[in-house]
Amino acid sequence: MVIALKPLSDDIEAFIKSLLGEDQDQVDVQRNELAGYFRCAPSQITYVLSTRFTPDRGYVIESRRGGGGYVRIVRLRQANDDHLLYLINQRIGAAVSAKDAFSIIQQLADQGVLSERESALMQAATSARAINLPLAAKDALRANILREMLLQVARSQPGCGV
Amino acid sequence: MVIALKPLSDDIEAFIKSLLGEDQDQVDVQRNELAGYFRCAPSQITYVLSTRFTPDRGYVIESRRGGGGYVRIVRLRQANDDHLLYLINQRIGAAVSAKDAFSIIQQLADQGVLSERESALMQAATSARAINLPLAAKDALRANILREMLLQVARSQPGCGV
DNA sequence: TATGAAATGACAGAGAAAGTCAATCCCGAC
DNA sequence: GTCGGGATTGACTTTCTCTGTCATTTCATA
Repeated sequence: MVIALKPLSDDIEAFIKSLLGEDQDQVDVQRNELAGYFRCAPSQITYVLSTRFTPDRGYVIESRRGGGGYVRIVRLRQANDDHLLYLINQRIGAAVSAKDAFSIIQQLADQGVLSERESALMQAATSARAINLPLAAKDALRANILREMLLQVARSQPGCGV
Repeated sequence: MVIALKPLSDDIEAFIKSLLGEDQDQVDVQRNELAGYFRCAPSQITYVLSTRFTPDRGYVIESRRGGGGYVRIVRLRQANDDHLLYLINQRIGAAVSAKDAFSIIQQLADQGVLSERESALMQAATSARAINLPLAAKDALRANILREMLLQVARSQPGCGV
């Protein structure tokens, strides 16, 4: 029985993250070069960037075309109360998908705001399995639940007047 | 003399259990591959997993679709998680009120199974404010959410080789 | 300034998995 | 025999990965 092959996307994601070391919050790569390194189509690099390095996960991408072009991956370090308040008041609106909730929670864990167990708990609570309504109201309910949990996180952060 | 044929499901169940050895509390399989091995429809694997590897038998399933997809079977340690499994399978039934959820979570915090922050998060997620449905379905949904979170706790208990 | 090469972007579509669900089959109890 | 429930199947759906193509932007250089 063969173990499932890990998708290339995961390797590429890990590689890029390894380029972003501790101190390094920004890295430039060339899409074609990276594609050559992994022997894949350049558009696969685009795919990885657009699925794994999104703002919800705490990254911003900027790029330049033409000769000397590049793709710059910037990791945002905004693990402060303002960011929590932004999530609570702006980002989570009337509705949030399970996938978006996952990304948002993941980012907070990456930035040390949540422990592993805490983020796993929150992901369990907002998963499609937990919120198994047939309704369209699912995403609205998830927004509520996620917001209440984030409010709790904000309350337990030192020095936050929420 | 006709020997009664043992259903395939039992073989598949036994096979998966054999993959989970002594030390191994977790195994990944590919549904299609397993189905090919047993020459059955892939959905039969799903059937076996959903009837034999349920929380009330001490298992949790997670999976991923698409290329490189898999199904992961996690066995919970009965001995360690006795009380948790009781809560998951007996105490939380089809429905739980906010007040009951509150005291269940409180009790786990008192026992040291949950940290302060973890229990506060869980209470936020199961509060009446978070689950603001007008329906009678509220308590059923809360039961789901609480159960998923407790399953997550069970998975991350020490000694659950995950 | 015009042009072509050197990049990246957007997007559609194919492929590779797992999930859902209703219909049917089959066996044992009665 | 027939009835009920677990077992099995297959058709369809959803999700994720990967590739290819065409469009767009930038730079160098004649």
